[in-house]
Amino acid sequence: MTGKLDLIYEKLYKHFGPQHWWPADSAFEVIVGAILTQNTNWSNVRKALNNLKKHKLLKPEKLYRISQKRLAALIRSAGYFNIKAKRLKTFLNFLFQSYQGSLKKMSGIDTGILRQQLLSVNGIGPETADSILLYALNKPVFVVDTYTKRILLRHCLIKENARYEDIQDFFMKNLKRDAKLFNEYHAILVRLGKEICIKKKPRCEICALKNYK
DNA sequence: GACCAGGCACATC
DNA sequence: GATGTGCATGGT
Repeated sequence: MTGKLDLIYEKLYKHFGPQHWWPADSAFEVIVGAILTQNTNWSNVRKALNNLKKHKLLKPEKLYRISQKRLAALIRSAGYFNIKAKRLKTFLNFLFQSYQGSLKKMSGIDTGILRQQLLSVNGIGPETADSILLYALNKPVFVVDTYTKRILLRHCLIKENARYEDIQDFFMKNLKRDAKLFNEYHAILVRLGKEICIKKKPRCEICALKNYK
């Protein structure tokens, strides 16, 4: 069965090709990046990640040991650095208390249960939790972000008042439950959003889509 | 100098 | 449940 979402994907994939997401060297880097990129331009996040790498601190046990104050200074370029340092620390406490600091152990439990656990961590909302599940742990969970909502809205595929879970359900009920597909699909929507949506509310994706041969 | 970027928690109604 | 606000840097 080929639905509307499959056709949109085929068209976008044909135009943009693979996006190679998430740009990171490890699952832990994906998680740190997911928290740092909250409402923040990726180039600022990359600077912060590189800074952590330069100090050889981009490992769970290392970040768990350093002070929140030092962490905040190291991730300054990512913006909201105080609150993000606190959020990273809160996640690390969760990781060490529940899974002895092991992402492998964390990945071993049921995806639905883990999602609930992640959502209970202060500072991890639905998008961050799902980014961790999909891009760090390779679980078949669709990630929804502002680009996703904006693009679907412009194509009248969702309602204005659609909530996170509504949009996520729309993808997950109409696509094959496949982490590789979910990975590429969300990444390609972000690519489309970045490339086409220069301003906040241009009605441009529709025109752009029609031009993708 | 204004606007924007791969959210989230919290207060208030 | 909906709406408003604080959090902050760096590129355009």
